[in-house]
Amino acid sequence: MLSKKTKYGIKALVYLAKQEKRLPVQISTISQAENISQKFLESILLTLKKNGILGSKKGKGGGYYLLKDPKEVPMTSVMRLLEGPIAMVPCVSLNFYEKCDDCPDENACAVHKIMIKVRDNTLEIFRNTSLADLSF
Amino acid sequence: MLSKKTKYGIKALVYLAKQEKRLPVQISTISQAENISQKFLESILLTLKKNGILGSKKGKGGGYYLLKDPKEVPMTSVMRLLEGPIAMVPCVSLNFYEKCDDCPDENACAVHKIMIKVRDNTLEIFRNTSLADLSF
DNA sequence: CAATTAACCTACTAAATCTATAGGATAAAA
DNA sequence: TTTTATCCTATAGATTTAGTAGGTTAATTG
Repeated sequence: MLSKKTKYGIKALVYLAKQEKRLPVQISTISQAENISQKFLESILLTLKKNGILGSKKGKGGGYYLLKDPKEVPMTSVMRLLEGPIAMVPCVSLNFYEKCDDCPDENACAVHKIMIKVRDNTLEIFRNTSLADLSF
Repeated sequence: MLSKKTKYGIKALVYLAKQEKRLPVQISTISQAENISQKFLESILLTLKKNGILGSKKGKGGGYYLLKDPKEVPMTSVMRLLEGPIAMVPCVSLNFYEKCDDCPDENACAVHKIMIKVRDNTLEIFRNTSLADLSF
C-alpha cells in the first residue's frame, strides 16, 4: 500500500507542475486545494526540498516551486524519495537491497523470482512517467 | 512492501507444490525447511486452508497438502488472500475498492492515473503466474 | 480404551510504522 | 520592526506487523 505521505507528495508535486508560472506556492494553498493536513504536507514538502526536487522561498510571497521542468522529474525519483524501495521485497530492490534472513539462496527462492518480474514492470512504468505526464 | 506473512505463505505453498506425492506435510517440516517460525506459519497455513487453497489432516501422518494442481493456483488468489489488495491504492483496487477521503474526483487524480497502470501490469503478472511456475 | 500426534483456535503482546500535531526558530519582505 | 511563511525538533495516538502462549479437537496407533 502506498503511504499517505507519498500520495500527498505526488499530489502536491502535480499541483506545482500544473502552475503556469514557476512562482512559489504556499503550503496552505496546496493543502486546501488537495485536502491535505497542512502540517503533514509541510514535512513532506520539506523532504522534497532537501532532496533537490523543490525550491523554496521564505516570507511574504514565499512558498515552494519545482526546480526542474516537470518532464525532467521521473516518478522513480519521487517514489524512492517518499515511499522508499519500489520493489516489494528488499532482496529484489536495486536501490535499497537487503539480504533475506531466511533465504540461504536467493536464486532458488520463488518469492524472489516473481518479485523480480513485478519490480521490472513497475520500474518501467515509473521510469517512463514524469510529473508532466501526470499533469494533464 | 510484501508482508512476511505473504512471503512465508508463498514459500510454504511452493514447498508443497514441489512434493512429488500429494501426501500431507507437517507444519514443522515446512517451518524447518524454510526457516519460518512454526507458530507463525501455523496461522498462515490455517488461513490458506480456510480459504480453500489447502487441505489438512490431523493426527499422526497428518499435515497440509494442496487441494488443486499447482497449475490451477494463480498468484492473484494467493496474493489477495494473504496480502490483500494488489493495487497500491484502494481507489484503484478491483477487489478491495474504497473511495479516497481527499479526492473529489477520482478521474482527475494523478495518483489514481498512474496507479491504475501499475495495478494492470502487476495484475497481468500475477494472473499469468501459477504456483507451478514458481516451483522449478 | 488410552496415549500420542498434529492440526485447530483464541487471545495477547512487543515492536515498528504511519499519520499526524505542537510549538517554536529562522529568514525574507513590507 | 512587524508580518509572513518556511524550517526544525520532538512527541503522541493509531494502526499494523510479526509473532507467542496455551489450550482444544480430531485422527491414528498400541
